[in-house]
Amino acid sequence: MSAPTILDVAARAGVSKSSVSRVLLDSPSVSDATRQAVHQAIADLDFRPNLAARTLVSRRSGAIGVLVTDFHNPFFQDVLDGIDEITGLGKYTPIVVSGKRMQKSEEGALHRLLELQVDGIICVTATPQQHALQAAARITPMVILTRTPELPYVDSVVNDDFYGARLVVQHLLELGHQHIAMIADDQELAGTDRIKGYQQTMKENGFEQNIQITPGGFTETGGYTGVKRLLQTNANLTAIFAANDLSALGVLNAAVELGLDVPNDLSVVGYDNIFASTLKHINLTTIDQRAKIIGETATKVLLERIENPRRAAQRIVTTPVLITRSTTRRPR
Amino acid sequence: MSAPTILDVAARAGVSKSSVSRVLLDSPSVSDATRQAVHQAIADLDFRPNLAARTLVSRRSGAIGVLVTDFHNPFFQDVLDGIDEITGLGKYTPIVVSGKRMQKSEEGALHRLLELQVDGIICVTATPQQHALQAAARITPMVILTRTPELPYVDSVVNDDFYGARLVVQHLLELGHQHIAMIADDQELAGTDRIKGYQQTMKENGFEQNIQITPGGFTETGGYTGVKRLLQTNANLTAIFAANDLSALGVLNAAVELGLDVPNDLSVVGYDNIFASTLKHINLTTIDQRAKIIGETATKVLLERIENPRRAAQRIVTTPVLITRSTTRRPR
DNA sequence: ATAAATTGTGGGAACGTTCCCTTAGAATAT
DNA sequence: ATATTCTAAGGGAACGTTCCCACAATTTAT
Repeated sequence: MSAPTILDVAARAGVSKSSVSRVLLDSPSVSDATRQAVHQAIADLDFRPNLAARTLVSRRSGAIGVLVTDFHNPFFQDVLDGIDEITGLGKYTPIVVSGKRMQKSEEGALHRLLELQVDGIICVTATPQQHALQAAARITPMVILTRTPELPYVDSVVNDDFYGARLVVQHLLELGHQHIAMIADDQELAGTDRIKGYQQTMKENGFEQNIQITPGGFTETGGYTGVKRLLQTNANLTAIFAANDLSALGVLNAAVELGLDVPNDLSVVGYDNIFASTLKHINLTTIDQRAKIIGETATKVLLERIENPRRAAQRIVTTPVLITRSTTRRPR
Repeated sequence: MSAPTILDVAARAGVSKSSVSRVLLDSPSVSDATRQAVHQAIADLDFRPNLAARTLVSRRSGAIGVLVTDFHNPFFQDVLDGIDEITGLGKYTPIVVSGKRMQKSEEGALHRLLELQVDGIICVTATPQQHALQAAARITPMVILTRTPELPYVDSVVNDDFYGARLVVQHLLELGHQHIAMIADDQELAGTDRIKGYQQTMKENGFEQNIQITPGGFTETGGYTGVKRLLQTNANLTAIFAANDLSALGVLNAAVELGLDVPNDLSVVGYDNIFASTLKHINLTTIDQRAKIIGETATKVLLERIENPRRAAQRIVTTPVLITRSTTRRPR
């Protein structure tokens, strides 16, 4: 009645449980005859090894844990495609748990992954406390995405936001724009790499005095109010760099209301390349962080760390790309 | 050096391992004194029970597995919100694995969940073979979303697509539309509940001869070509019911190209209420399946089946709602 | 006062694997 | 022909829990 065990397989194949175990683990020191007999018995009995028992003694589960803040985040979804890409070839399976957007349950989820004895953790999230991460990293290899915690033996993979912003500004400058304003996060009007990239590139091209940053949040409403505020004070403005796509969509809304034609009266660029931006009647010029590549890179780094847990922490920077669509054009 | 075990805790608390185990399992037959001593020792040693050992002997992991086809599907994301909502209160943790849109890896993922000894499975997916599902259901309680496999002891939760389509048609009829066409999936021009609901409601209101269904797929392009085809053959058309939001977005594109004003020249309704439909300058009238409620329901049903595995299979139908936005208006 | 039930505790087996150690027999070297 | 190495295989301990059973100490019933 209950599930067959390695002993049942051994009995049926006429060998010892040790031999069955060796076949299961692909050990080289087993004769073809036994190997075949064991495979046959496994098939006959529909045997599947008990992972709990296996994990208990071998101290590895073959699973890598992925901790995400929120399944709705498209960035995470692409990251997971990348993780799948790499793990698909090998012996590890990604299992995903959600932090439900709350720090406490995020730490609970992290705890859960440790309990499951995952062989490594990829953390696609911002909020757990530093010490919770550190405690986890002492137990299991870990790599963190989108930020660099500066913890010993913890690798990180981050997007080059500075370069991404530079791509945006360069694109607009090449089209002939000079009056380029940025809508940034409410919290951060300076200091983030995305903002630094904008400022630096403007400065290098001699438009330091045209630098103009307004808060707008990472929301549709934020972009909407942000651009209205900008246009009130600066009639020369020909291009807007919104801190993310959602905000850029708000800018597009405002433009319609104000009777401005995008891209002829106003060029708009976003950041993230979310699904809505790809729709034909939005068709937003934006930056793609290539989250899939981030996921692939993170997985590779994690697998390396599983092999060699004591090597120095790595920080890998990935390169975003500009996606030129129809919301940017040279100014009139 | 290595992680503390129940024996270390027992030694430190001055009790037997059995008592520690009882405390861990919240057994009533343990004195307050021992309970406190054990809790203290656990805290001192930062002990966390080994799930593999626990699972091995108790045959339950405290995890419920969620199998999804694809993380990009927004329906799944809402379902997972619902699952989180219910499991958050109790002793189970959802862990998610992806089928990567391929039947073979989907069965692999299912297999993986069985290996992990999850206490139950929620299947948000369409493709695994019937026999793979059945085999899994013999081992672990299972509930299937969005379709009804008619397997013994397998519960299902499905949306009432017939009623959803009825809501759409009724809404359009109430606005005064009579010439309402539908863009359906390429594969299915009849037979699905969504189509039946459209046909039935048209018939009941005396517009049987106005029923018109065209293939268009569940894609943006499908909606685009579908509506162009419809308008060529039928100049009276005042309303389009697209089989999903993506397709409806294609309809909106085509309308712009054809110089039609939505909603004054043409009303458009979608199905699914995806994120893009909520954006201000799309603002699509659509049906919300309330996937979160589906997730909640599925979880409740699964927990009940874990309690009582032999009860008859249930089929639960959830009720969608109409979201009225600005792509529908009475015809001129 | 004695018998019976109850309560809290400890010891040991079991769960299903992996891994180490031993050994029989074959192959190779002396 | 004998000694040595190699190969394939088996036996048993270990992993860290839970759970069953036994038992002592206490409480309750007779």
